[in-house]
Amino acid sequence: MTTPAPSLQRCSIARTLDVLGQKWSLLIVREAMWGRTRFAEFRTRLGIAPDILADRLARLIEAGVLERRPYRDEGERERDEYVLTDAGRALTPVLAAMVGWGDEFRPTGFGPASVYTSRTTGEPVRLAFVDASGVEHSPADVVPVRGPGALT
Amino acid sequence: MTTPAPSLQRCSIARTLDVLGQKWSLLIVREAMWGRTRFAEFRTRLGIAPDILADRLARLIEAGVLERRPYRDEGERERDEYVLTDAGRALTPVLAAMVGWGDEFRPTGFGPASVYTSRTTGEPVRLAFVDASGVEHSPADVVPVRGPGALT
DNA sequence: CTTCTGAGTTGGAATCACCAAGTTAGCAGT
DNA sequence: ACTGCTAACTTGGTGATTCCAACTCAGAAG
Repeated sequence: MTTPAPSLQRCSIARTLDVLGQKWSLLIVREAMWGRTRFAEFRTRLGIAPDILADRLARLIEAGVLERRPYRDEGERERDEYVLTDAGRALTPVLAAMVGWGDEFRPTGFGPASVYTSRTTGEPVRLAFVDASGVEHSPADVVPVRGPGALT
Repeated sequence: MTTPAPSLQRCSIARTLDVLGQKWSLLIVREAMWGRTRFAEFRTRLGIAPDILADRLARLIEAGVLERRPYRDEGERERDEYVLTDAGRALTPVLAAMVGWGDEFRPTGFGPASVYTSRTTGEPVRLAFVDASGVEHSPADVVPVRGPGALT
């Protein structure tokens, strides 16, 4: 997005897409959520071209979603792996929302491939809209309104 | 994605990205959530090239996110507008999650440009993970686990 | 029957993604 | 010291996408 339209200047979605909107970026984050950390793991699991993978990893690092961390396997030289930062882990709701939509509206017939659960209780959890009193609202009842940073 | 890797075959995120992963698609949906319906509205607000807009609208219609609906302004001929289907409106959590992440990790300094609220109460709402008993869990406590449709 | 407008389509340049092949850095065996 | 090995990239060429400007089309107005 070279010369953004006014409505994109302060759009949180556009700013998020600057980081995650390119092909493969979100899938790399998904793999990282599953604990993959290494170039070759991303490469073979996603079937992504190595030049693109190198570019996306660099961009995600620059955006603060991943960080490079050295590791050393025994009998091997030191290499780098890629692990999620706090900002990267904070993308869990984005991925969970996409999984939820895909499971509901583009089902495979085999059931969901992944389910989000509490690490502490092990129970499955789902995304919901709640208001300040903790009352849940159906997504159909939720609409966006202009906030303080809105322009037009 | 021509020949998807095994891990992408049943991935809900990949299937969602098939629909929404191209440039502009999610921003078009965002505009539609704000009630824009017409070609020229999308075009001028987003600054998108008309050929790309035509292509994205067609894909979103094919995917069942938008539907074409005829309308007629007085003194004008009949034209088509584009409105969200139920599946399209069900993307609200995806957009809200992206807005939430962008506001937190890529802030503008002007405050959020949009806030999600309940249509019935007008109160602001936020996305949260809740378990079956309605107990809320922090996103940092939530991890994906393999579901019934998982392959590897 | 000419003009105007919304909604696109078309042509050509620039950017991006893909694939195969090659490169680099260090470790291990000889 | 040198040859081979492996993970992690680069590079070069090709095809697909995106972009922009200009053009077309259909119907209403004058």
